[in-house]
Amino acid sequence: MGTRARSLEDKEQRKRLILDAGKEIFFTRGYRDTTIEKITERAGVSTGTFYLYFKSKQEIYMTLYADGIELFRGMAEEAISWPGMSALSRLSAIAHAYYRFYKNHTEYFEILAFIHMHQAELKVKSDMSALLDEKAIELLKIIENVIREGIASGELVPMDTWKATNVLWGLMDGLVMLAARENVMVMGVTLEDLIKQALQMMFYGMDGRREAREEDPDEEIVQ
Amino acid sequence: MGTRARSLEDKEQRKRLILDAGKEIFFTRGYRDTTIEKITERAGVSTGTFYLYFKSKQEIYMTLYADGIELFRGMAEEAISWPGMSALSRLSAIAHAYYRFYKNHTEYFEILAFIHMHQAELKVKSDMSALLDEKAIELLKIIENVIREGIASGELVPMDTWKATNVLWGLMDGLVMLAARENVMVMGVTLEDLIKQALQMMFYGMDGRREAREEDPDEEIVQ
Amino acid sequence: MGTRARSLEDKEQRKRLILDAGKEIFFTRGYRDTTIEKITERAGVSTGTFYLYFKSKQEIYMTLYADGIELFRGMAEEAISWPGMSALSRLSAIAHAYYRFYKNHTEYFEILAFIHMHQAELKVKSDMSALLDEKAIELLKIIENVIREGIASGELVPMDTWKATNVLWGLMDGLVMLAARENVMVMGVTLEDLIKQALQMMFYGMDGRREAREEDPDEEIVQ
Amino acid sequence: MGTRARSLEDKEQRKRLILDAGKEIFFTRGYRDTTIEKITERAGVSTGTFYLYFKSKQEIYMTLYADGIELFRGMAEEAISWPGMSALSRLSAIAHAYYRFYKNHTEYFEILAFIHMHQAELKVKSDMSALLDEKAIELLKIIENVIREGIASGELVPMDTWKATNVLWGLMDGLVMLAARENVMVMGVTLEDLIKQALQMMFYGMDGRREAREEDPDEEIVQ
DNA sequence: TATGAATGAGTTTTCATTCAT
DNA sequence: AATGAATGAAAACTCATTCAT
Repeated sequence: MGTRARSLEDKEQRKRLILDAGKEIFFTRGYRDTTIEKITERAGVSTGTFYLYFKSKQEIYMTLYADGIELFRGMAEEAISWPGMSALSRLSAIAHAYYRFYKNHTEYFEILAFIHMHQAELKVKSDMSALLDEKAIELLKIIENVIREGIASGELVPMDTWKATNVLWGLMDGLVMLAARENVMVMGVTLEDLIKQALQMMFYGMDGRREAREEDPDEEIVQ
Repeated sequence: MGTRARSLEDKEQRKRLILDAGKEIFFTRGYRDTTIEKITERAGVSTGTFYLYFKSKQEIYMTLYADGIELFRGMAEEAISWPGMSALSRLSAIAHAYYRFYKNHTEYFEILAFIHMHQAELKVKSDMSALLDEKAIELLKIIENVIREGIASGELVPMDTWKATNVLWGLMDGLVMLAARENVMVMGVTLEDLIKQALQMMFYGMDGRREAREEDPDEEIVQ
Repeated sequence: MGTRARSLEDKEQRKRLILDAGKEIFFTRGYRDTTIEKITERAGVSTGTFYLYFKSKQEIYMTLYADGIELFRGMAEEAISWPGMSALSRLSAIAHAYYRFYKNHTEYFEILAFIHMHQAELKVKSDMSALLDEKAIELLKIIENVIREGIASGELVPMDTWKATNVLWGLMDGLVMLAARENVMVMGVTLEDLIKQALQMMFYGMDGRREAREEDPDEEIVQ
Repeated sequence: MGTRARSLEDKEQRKRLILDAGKEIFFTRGYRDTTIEKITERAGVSTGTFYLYFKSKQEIYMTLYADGIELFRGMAEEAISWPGMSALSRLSAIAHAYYRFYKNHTEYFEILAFIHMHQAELKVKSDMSALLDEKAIELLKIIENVIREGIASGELVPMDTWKATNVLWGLMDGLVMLAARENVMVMGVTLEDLIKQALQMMFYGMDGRREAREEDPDEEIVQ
């Protein structure tokens, strides 16, 4: 391996180092309270070096956002990749993947959640923003696909797939956010319970075979 | 009316002036980018005067939050106050009130949303947060009441009312937030459509009289 | 008593009220941390009223300083007013009066001590300052008088009376200040002990009758 | 010498620059009236740079205090380092060193004096004050040592050494403070005179060989 | 490439003093 | 005389970003 390739690798590693430090600090202290110095200190590099890899504080945040979406997309895709899954169990799997994402990668979850609210504050440059929107839409497309296939196979009742996608995503997001804000646990209900309940309520309206199954109630659709 | 009453009135008016300025600036520039100077400039008072009415930047923010919740609670209560409304139509009315709140008082909505994200950050120094939490819970209680009454009257299937409340609120919040992020309109779906769809999907699972009605499908439940 | 006289009395009382409040606040919080608002709040008057009686924050401080000196002068004069006291016991009495002043009127003591260090900071107007210096000198003159009389009567050895006065005052002040800064008690020596020791050491050098008394050591000079 | 050493040296120099500026400004304007801006302006650096070297306004003040004590301690130790000095001449030498310190380093003296007055105020937030107290006590220990040795050699009469130390220090401090307040020069007595007089008066009471010397009065004890 | 010292605009908050009522 | 709301200058401190080495 030549020096050039080696040094490219080094660079990548260094960038990763800074990103990881950033993720942690942004998560523990919030955007506002995170300083470049804290990040570089944790990463063990100098402030100057930071600006070698990122144009600004904003940019590292955006990069983490993109990474977060990417990570969740991977989890979602993996969750529905098993052959022979029904549409409803796929949707359920995505919801639970989101829950796991929230539980196991809270730092990324927070970064994702924060960015929604603060596009103005972050003075997001439109090109960056466009990229991010695109990534978010890709994600939604995965859900829409499941619904579309479900309708095609007759498993789901006919509906506007894009609307339904947004409804489902909004529901999931709303619930997880609620949990993240600790309004739920406090009242003695776990997020897992809530998701189960929501899916049950929702799927009832989507299920194209309800009538059939109502005569054979053994079948479980929600995990 | 004597001098004293006059001056109390004046003070109230002045506080209102500052609050209104704050609401606008917080909305257009976000919390962080809002400075006391910008607020007082818009309100036409001096910096010193600001601190005559509010202890800190945080306090005015919290006050606006409380005002926002109060405003929405009024709208929600008004929306379900008509005699003879069914539980489902009441829930629908609340959802639509939330939509109207978002549409007509976006500034307040943004402030509410922001606080969701930063409770931890803002909580630290504040004695207000307990009060605010209480106000938020009061709001949820309104929804829960509707559900409880619906179950009692047999209109809704039996369910855990607090769970269902949180699911509904999470759904509404998730959808409106989605709209706020402007991911939805872009794709050609209005929030109104989405809410309608969500309610339809959801209510299907809650409706205790579905079977009966399925034989007489004329009845409309969603506005 | 007419209305005019009555209202003059009222004014005097009101001024006193503010002065007392000021004394307490200045003492507990220091000059810098004392605000006009805190003073007026404690005095139960409005901020505006304060400026009816004092031109500035500085002026009330100066007034308290003058009052403090006056108070101590009274104590010193009273302490040496007993007929038949020797010069040395008079000096001792003054030293102990200073100790009592420090103990019982610490607020005034602190105000006196502080002003020494901060003439520049207080931007003392020269006329006020002159008045205060005059009052301080009056005080020293009392000590000088005792010494002068002691020398005249042969009780004290001949010496430059003004020098000796300053030495004595410097000694007393130095000791009490030391105690006030808590450098002394901490080390297990009380101020009273210290003063006794200092006087003993000092008077030995001033005593014109030492030799005589050294043959008759029963006589006690220090209280 | 490499870049690193060079830069360390530079940093030291820069810190010195700021300290010197601070010393001057604190001296001419007092603590309160000294602003960071004035210090940095005089030092020719930016505000940010100030905070690179000192955590706060308080910290630079404390640092100057420590430097001042250190400087005086050096002077005091040097003054008594000549072999063959008697205890009384050592004490005299320390007193005169204090006088020289006051004359030649009034800025430091003022800072020391101020801190005496405001220990409480400054102490609150500072971890330095313990260190500073310690330094002050070290200083007093030097005096105590001289006294202790004087007693051991029979030159001084037996006495409580710590009390005597405090008395002497109080005396010196009191006199110099008196001079600093400019109450003395005004009246036509120099501080030098005063110190001489004070020492003469004081040493009379400490001298263990007085009687012997009284028969041979040629010997001079005070410089 | 990497460093980290230097920058300085920008922010919140305080408080002595004024002045209309 | 008395009030107290209003003022606004001033001050300590932060931190993203730059740039000489």
